[in-house]
Amino acid sequence: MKQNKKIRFDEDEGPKGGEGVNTKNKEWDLDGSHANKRSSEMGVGGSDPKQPRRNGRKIVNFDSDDEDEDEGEDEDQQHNRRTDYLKIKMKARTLLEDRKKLPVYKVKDRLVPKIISSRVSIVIGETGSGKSTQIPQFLMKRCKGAIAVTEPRRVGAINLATRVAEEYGCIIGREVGYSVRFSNATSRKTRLKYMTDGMLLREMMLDPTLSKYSMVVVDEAHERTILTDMMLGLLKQLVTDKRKHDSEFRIVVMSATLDADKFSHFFDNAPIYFIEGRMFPVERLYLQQSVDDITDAMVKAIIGVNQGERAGDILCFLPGQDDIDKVTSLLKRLAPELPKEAPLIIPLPLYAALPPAQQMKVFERVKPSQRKVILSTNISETSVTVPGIRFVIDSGLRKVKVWRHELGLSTLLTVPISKASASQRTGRAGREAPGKCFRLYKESDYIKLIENTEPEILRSEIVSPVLMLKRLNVENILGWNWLENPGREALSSALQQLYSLNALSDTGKITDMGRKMVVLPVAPHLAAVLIQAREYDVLDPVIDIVSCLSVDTLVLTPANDRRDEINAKRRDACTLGSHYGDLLMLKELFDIYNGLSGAAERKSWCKDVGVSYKGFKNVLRIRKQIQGYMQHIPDDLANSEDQNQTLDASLILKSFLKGFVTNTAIGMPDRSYRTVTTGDTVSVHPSSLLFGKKLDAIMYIEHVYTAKGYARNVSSIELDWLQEVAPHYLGLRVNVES
DNA sequence: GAGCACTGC
Repeated sequence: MKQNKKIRFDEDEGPKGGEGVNTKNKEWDLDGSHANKRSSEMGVGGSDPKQPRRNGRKIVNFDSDDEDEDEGEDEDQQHNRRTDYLKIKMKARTLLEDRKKLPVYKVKDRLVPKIISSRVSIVIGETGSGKSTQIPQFLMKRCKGAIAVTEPRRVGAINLATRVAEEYGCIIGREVGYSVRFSNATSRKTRLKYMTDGMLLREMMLDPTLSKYSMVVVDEAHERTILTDMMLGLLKQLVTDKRKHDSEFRIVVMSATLDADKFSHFFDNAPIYFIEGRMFPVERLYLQQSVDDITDAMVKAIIGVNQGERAGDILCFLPGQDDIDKVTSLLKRLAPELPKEAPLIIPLPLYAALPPAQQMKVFERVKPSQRKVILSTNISETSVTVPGIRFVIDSGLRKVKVWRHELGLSTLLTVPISKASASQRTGRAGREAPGKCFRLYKESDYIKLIENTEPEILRSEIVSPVLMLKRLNVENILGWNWLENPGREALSSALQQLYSLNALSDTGKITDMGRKMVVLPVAPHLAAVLIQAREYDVLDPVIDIVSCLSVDTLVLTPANDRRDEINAKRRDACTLGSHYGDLLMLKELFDIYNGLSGAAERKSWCKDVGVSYKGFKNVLRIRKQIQGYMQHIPDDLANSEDQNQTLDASLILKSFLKGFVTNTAIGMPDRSYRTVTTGDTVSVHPSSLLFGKKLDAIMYIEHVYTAKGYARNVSSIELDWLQEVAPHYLGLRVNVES
């Protein structure tokens, strides 16, 4: 067995920082009198934070895939192409000077041979080290085949590929390209491909040995998304596998934090390489007393920092939209009344549910007499980087969706963050100059925080991951080489669900049905619905509905004063929906949207019935993709060509019942419902068209627990259908070991 | 009579 050697590449110069480096812990209080002295010096490399990043290194933070863009053809295209080529090459040459300044560039000649020489390497690169852009390029020159670099997010993959193509000196999609859902910029020439980890997993479902690639670089592994965890497990399997074992296949795991030992241990003590980052020191300050009202504490802290600290914007972390809206409106009210010596506070909310135009406001400049205060959820921890931040105020809280296997429902909880997350939030203040992080909790509370955020796979439903493993013929799911084993309960629940969806046989092997399901870009339950719908000859309307269900913010919650009006409008527009429920409503809404001619007309209609215009645009994209995939899935029955033209509500709902038999409940005399599986009480969510109706039985797509157990996306069903659609499902258990 | 953090195919 190899030695677990950790090699550190140090830089001689440059600012240092990060948690525990050059920093001292201090206490502060909410009333403004900081325990520390005020510092007046501008930090190392104190560039104007309002200036855009150097040499066009503009950080595009939001995905703006606009379909309306159209590029016209030019007449003297050839001439243009030649000048473009020269421009690209010149750009690359100027960028090279910047690249040479990156910490990773300086250790290139020592690092690259080491990576090449071992089958698996772990690279720890701190923020600003340049690992994600540089290491893949270095490796490109040293290895023959194609390299896949996986990212957890679409925007990340696209931005990195765009940047690297510039540095390399090619048009995006030639030697350097990317592949994400709905957007592919690769060609036969592509040797370096940035992609989402979901994309690589998809490729693995079609080509389990990844024969196209001679190297896979897993970036941001420390984020521990379900898909990254799955990929690491599969890559380990691949590298132990004979075919790849003898070849030149290489794996690089890149991570930002120091939890590299886990990855190293997982890959049989793979060597770890450490590359220093380019972070400025950030001072951390704690409260002496804990607070009980987090929004009140946040407002006080913001006002205190605004009055006591030098120029620079403030980034505040709060758990959710609710708190953010509260603090924002309070600050808007208070700001004009505050002392005029201090900058004027410009509060800006930032969370995923916010319309993109409002999100973009955090990037707009403000006057020198003003100070941006960004009130954000966890979105600023990883997905959005706002420039100009010098101060962070951290509530120490976040919201997390937790799946309860035993109950088959999810809950949304507000919980304390981990130390790793606290450090990540703190680092947001030290990207451009030294900064400060004010923590709205005591140091003794910090010490009690868990080291790392619990990996997502431990708190999620894992039906889809288990189906992937079955597709790759993993026999013993419980004993598979999980980076984190989700546990017997979660696994057996997943196996049981797959069995009842006919994705697994009673010996636990994947069925033809399962093979069809695994390639569809929807949850296994919805995949089962699609396949059933084709047998019932109602595929088209079901694809429309499934596409609608795949967009999470399609049907909006109306403001209180428009509630009744909007509900009435929806009811009027959806005759079938009013009778059969929300799935048919989605179909009817979709048809109306699709029937409208122009964008303006569609937009105003969306506003009228309280649905998202952008959401419906996404529905159309997903619908097109599903239609394409369904054409490639063999149809055993080979149905007659003529499709049902009328909307057969009962056949549509029976198709859905195929995937959601376990999500059914029987009506009780008191208008409540008892679930068929556990007998627990479940209520129809007030957003449903069927809210308040008395029905024999219901089927729902989602079961959430907030104030109480709610069924969402509810349909009215007949009890006979249960027997007809799934006569065998009740009371069956699958052995986990099988 | 509700309110949802974030991401992916």
